[in-house]
Amino acid sequence: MRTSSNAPASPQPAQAAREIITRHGGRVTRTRVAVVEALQGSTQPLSHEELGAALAAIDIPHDRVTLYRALDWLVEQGIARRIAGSDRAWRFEMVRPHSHRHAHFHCDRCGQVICLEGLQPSSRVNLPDGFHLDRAELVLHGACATCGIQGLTPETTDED
Amino acid sequence: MRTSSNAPASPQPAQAAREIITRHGGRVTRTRVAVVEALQGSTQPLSHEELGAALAAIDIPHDRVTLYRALDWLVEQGIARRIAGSDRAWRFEMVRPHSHRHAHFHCDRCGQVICLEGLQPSSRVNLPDGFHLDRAELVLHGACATCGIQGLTPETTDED
DNA sequence: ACGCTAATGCTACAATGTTGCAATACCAAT
DNA sequence: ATTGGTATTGCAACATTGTAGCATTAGCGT
Repeated sequence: MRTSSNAPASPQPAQAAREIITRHGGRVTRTRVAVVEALQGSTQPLSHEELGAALAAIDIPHDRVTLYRALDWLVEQGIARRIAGSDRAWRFEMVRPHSHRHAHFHCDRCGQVICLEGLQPSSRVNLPDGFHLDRAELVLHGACATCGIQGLTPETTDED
Repeated sequence: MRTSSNAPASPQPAQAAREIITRHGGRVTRTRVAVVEALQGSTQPLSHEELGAALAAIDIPHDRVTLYRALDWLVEQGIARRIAGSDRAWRFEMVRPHSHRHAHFHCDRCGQVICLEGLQPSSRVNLPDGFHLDRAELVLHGACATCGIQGLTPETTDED
């Protein structure tokens, strides 16, 4: 609801999205193209709600289920990545080569998730036996600049 | 549903829980005592479902709402901490002095969350202007020993 | 242009979490 | 120990997020 990258009427950039979809053996549909474009146009993970708004903005009649399934497919194909927000809503981001490992900032006020490129979790960890590690993610909790209020989370009393 | 620390019939240990609750100016109720005990008795974050099972096991008639509110209060008081699981269910753990910063392993199969003491996220991060950091959490994604299957998440193709 | 089938778009449903309010039980004062 | 005020509970109803089934639509190869 803050992303202003809703490709207004640009049929050309859509090619990149179409190609990605085709390369993965999927059918190029309005929904998928629009979702990929929205994801590509945003530097931050987007929720279903935000994606839905993006689709509505470019006049694509869709319902929640279709969006869910388009996203599911993208995740399945390794095109997008799903991350859990501070609220219990999924957010999605493109899997970009240079962003394999980066941190996410979760605003505990508005629930927004923000990518922090350049931050890498320390990857040297030893898991218990039988555990398989897929990826590590550094999650920072706090308040984003917009919410900016402090002292609302009494459960964290250490400031180190 | 896997925690076997359901204080069967031990009225004594309950004292510790009662004291914690009293110290925070709350009324000592069956539900709160049982929840605190369950949380204290577990080394891993527990979901509402698991907590509910624990309460049922010691014959405390409760409903979901009561449990939710007891948990809310504990989090408000800084007694417990709420963390978002890989599924969209909250998990809770006691806020222990020596566990302020530790990693969480999320099994993407069963959704279970496991604490990994001894692991600390690198805390030196520089956030954008206006951002306020409450706490950092290192989240590891993968499969736990029980699920143990690999290759189910095509979105992660790097194994470094 | 045609046909096969993936993908959509309904509707209905499941799981998780929240709100309002009357009844209950905790705790303190008598 | 009884009583009373009020924090908590417990119920019912609702909100949000995500899923399942299935008939219809639309991609894409022929």
